[in-house]
Amino acid sequence: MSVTLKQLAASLGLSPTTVSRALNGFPEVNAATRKRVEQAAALANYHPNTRAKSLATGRAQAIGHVIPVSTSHEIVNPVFADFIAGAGEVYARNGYEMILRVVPDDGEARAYRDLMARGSVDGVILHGPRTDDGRVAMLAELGLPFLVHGRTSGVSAPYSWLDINNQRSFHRATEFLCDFGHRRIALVNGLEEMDFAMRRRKGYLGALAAAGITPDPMLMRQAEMTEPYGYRAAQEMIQLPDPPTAFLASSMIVAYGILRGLSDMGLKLGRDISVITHDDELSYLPNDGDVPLFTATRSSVREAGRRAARMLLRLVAEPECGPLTELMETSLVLGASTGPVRT
Amino acid sequence: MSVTLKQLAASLGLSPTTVSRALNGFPEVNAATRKRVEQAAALANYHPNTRAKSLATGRAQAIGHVIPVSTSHEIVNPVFADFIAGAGEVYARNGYEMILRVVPDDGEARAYRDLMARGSVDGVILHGPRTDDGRVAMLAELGLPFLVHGRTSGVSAPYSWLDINNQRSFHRATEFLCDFGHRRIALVNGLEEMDFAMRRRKGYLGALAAAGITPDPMLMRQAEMTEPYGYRAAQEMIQLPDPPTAFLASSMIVAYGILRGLSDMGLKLGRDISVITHDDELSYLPNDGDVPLFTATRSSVREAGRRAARMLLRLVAEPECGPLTELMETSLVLGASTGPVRT
DNA sequence: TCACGTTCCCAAAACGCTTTGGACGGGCGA
DNA sequence: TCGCCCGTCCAAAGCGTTTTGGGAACGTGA
Repeated sequence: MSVTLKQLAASLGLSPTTVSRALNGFPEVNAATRKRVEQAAALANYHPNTRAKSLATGRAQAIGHVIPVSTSHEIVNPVFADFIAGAGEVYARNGYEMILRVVPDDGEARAYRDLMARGSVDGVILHGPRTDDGRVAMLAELGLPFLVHGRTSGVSAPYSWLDINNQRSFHRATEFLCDFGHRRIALVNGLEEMDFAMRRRKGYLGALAAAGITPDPMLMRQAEMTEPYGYRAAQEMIQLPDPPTAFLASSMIVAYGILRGLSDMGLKLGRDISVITHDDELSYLPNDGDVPLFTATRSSVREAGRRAARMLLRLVAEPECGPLTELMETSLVLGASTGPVRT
Repeated sequence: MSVTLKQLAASLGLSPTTVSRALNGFPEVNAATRKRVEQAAALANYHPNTRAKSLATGRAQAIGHVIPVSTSHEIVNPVFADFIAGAGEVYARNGYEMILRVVPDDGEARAYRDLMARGSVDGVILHGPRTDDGRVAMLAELGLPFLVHGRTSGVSAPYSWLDINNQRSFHRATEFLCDFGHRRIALVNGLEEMDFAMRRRKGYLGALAAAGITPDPMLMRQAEMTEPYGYRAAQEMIQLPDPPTAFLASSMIVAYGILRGLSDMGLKLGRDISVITHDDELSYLPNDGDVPLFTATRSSVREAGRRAARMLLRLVAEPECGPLTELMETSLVLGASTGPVRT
């Protein structure tokens, strides 16, 4: 095992009290003594035992993330890894541990209760909120500080969240396509139980309405966001009697599927047909360069992770700072995948 | 706060000792008493405080994962999320917590030492081993149980690992292409500092040698596995004086890039040109259906996560069960992306 | 009746830290 | 010189568990 506070104190001829205070920056310890303690600690590679420390202080110094993995659709959200990377960075810098719990999605409530009762975490981040998500009320009732990545409509009580402006994004993207003369615009969305997908559809519908276009149910799809889903959506829609001239995709993965579907039909993006996607800036799917492949509404999910973590740490430190909210705007980047409608 | 053992004991008119023993299944407690205690515990939603428990037992009941995030190439391995999902499942089922630590890649050694010194974990899983990875020796010296996901050549001392048979996989894939008459086969590999990439190249070279083909450096690339990397590799190689007739890709993402590069040149996979990729069975990039899009060497990284977790838990429970190793074979699935060489 | 096991329970120590409530001198002003 | 405060340190009591080392009550066999 490693060296303990008591051992360190003994080796210095000091009491544990003094050593503790010296290392934690309390004023009532002689500067010379402090220096001596700090050097000895560094030399002995002393690190206070996390569990003992948090038992004594009552703070867990850890943040929990619960990831539900449904047994039906076994999708692990690809966005998750980058979000975690961002958040983890901030936790580490602030001396917090990140604990992940993978649970079957019917055991999520139990997972939160358990984390709370065992005192394993000081707060949690809620992932993938649905349109009317009961988890928010449950967490509020539990009294565990939490922050939602996204939002959930239909919950009236205020809560803390960080979200991107999904509605505005897709409104703007749709508008952009309309300005190019497109009137047959397809929406290839994520599952609409998810709050973000619902908001995106609202943005899309709003822009259509503003342009005097009647939405066509044949041009709207929702499903788990995989590559083949995008492929099939593109192939099938393009064969409609009155096919779309533009596509709005909910993620890069789906957009790649759409691209493949369209080029299999001999269509070239930007010339024959337009595609706009949302781009989370996943590191292995960079959409940059002089002219990005896709025109996209862009927002770094990594940065979202960082901000979410900072907000939650603040909530933990000062619980009475009230619900914190942040709405991140996306940018519309011009790529090679859009152009005027082909007549 | 939640209810403590002492409170529970008091409310039952028992001593903490007895309650503890009752709940932990010790024999020296009356069956009736045990029943009473269990009911009271369930009613009060009692869960033992993790930190107190592990302080008393000396076991952290947690496994650590350290993910290095380099500041230069900020790639979060997409494979990571699915591996974690698999491992997390097993941890949860066994009452272990998963703790993640995101560190700048020059701080990785420090992170392990820190986790060890603070006693935060009972073991760690080492991700993304390089060809000659010093971390293995460091962990061995630390005395913290660990398991490597992958292997590292050039480390002589035995250690525990779980890997897929990369060399055999790529040997077989190359062979498969040779059997179709291909002699100009390109390898679009991951960074060869990574051990898996090095092994794949060995498999590829071995098969070429067996077929009497001299490897061409112009047909071998290595880089971070992004979609644009695959795209560029395909486009540039296809314009060589003596272009490849087949591609071997190190991941689905890269394969999609290659596909896009080739179809931009008007080439059709399986007919004009062949592509084989390694498929980790990431949930959002399913390569299935009646005829999968890509011919692939396939192995579920999610399952790898589950197995790795089980192995590590075993190592933690019985440290003297010696280094554990497991080599998973991949399967070669036939897709639509390969065919005889076009003459 | 007595010695001796069982059965069932408990008091107290321990895990490694923080924090409370002093203790002990030395310097200062009066 | 005395009294007081301040700077510096420490002993001991927690935090919520587990675990060690009994101990009382109740048979049981001789």
